[in-house]
Amino acid sequence: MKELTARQAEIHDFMVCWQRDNGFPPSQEEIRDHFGFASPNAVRSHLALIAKKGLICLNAGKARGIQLKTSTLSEMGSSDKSIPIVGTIAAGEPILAEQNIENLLPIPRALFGGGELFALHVKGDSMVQAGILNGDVAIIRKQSHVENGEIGAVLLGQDATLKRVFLTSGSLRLKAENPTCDDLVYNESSIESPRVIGRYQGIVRTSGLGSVL
Amino acid sequence: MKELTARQAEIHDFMVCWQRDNGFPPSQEEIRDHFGFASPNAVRSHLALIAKKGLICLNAGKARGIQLKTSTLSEMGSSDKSIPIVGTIAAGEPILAEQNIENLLPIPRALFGGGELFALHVKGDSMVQAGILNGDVAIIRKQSHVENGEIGAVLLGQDATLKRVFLTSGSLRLKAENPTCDDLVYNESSIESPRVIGRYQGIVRTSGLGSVL
DNA sequence: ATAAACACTGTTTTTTATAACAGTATATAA
DNA sequence: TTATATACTGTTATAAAAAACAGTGTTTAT
Repeated sequence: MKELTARQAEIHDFMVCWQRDNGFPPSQEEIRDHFGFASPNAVRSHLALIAKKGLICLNAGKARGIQLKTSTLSEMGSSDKSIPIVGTIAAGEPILAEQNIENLLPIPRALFGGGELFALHVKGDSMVQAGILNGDVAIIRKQSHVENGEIGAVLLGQDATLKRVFLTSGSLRLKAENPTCDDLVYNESSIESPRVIGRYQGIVRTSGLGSVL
Repeated sequence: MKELTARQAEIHDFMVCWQRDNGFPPSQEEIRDHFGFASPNAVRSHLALIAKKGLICLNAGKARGIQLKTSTLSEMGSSDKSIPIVGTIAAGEPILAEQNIENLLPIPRALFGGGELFALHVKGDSMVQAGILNGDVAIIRKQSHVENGEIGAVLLGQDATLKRVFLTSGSLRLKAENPTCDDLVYNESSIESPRVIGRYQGIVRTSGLGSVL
């Protein structure tokens, strides 16, 4: 079977995420909105190609009739029971490389929606307005995009931080949930642009207990 | 949570099967076809009722916008290691009586300091300033006193709520962590005085995931 | 006896989503 | 250089699905 092109993979990823978050697949128009296509046919032709490569099944004439092949979905879910807590992320290494893992959080992944999950220690008060405090452990699902306005884990240098992410016409805006923090804005052209590494799924707070986490 | 009626259960079963077989939920018309309803409204009203009972989530205006909530918790099994989530507390019954237990949170007690733990659904915004949001699951250690200024679970009537507790010279002051909420003050003599039932240990937040917790 | 919840019928309107057409521009390989 | 595949724009038509009314019986609890 032929492999997906980069663009096709992006679209496929989006559909997988959407399905997991919503319980049903995106409509062609929702895909179009997300990628900003001017024409509905852009989506149609992409879907046809992805379908030909066997990763989805299209049900003609049905609204939202995109069936994601289950193999793809289960691939995304990791079999390990515990959620790894990731510390500083060594440059060039994948996020979940062993040397980045600080600890393991022994709670069921299903609680946080399943998928490829990891956790981060929250440092600082930049997200207090979202109820995320210094010392909390944030649960993140690994993915390279988030919906506009969602909270994402963003890699800035070696550290991952949580910010509300807005991607608009070539510029990336990272908004802290704290009135005293200014937004960070990056242009697509800039060399040192941050990378979205996951989507905020929730937190576990054991603060004040001197816990082992 | 109220139980489904026989008819509602039939319809819910159909949706679960359809979702499993097709990867996306049925449309209202497909449900109608299957059951042979003469009116589309038959489906609509059933869905509304099933949604009210929490087994599905309806996305208004979206084709096929039925989100089935899989009972993640029951799939995960219930061991005695799990932390029980307590709902309304029947008068006179001990807090952890079986009829008070809504669900089980399958995470290790050691994470929250061990001891006799239970959990509460947080309702309302009275503790936002402490980073405790509506919908969070608060972990409580059962005990009948807390240190001055600590956050405690307090039984007011049938419901347990979180408040910062101050006990000074015969009067009990319950302070919400929200500037718009007034403190509650009780004298020891008052008949309807609230009872401290535990100490706040932390939270688990899975909000926005449509989880069953 | 009377409400309240349940399980529907019947009709019309509006919104959402897919389909079908005809094109353009670019890279890559034969 | 000539296909061939990819990655789209742009327009219009049509089907699918949801929503918004106003109703009718029936059971169940008070």
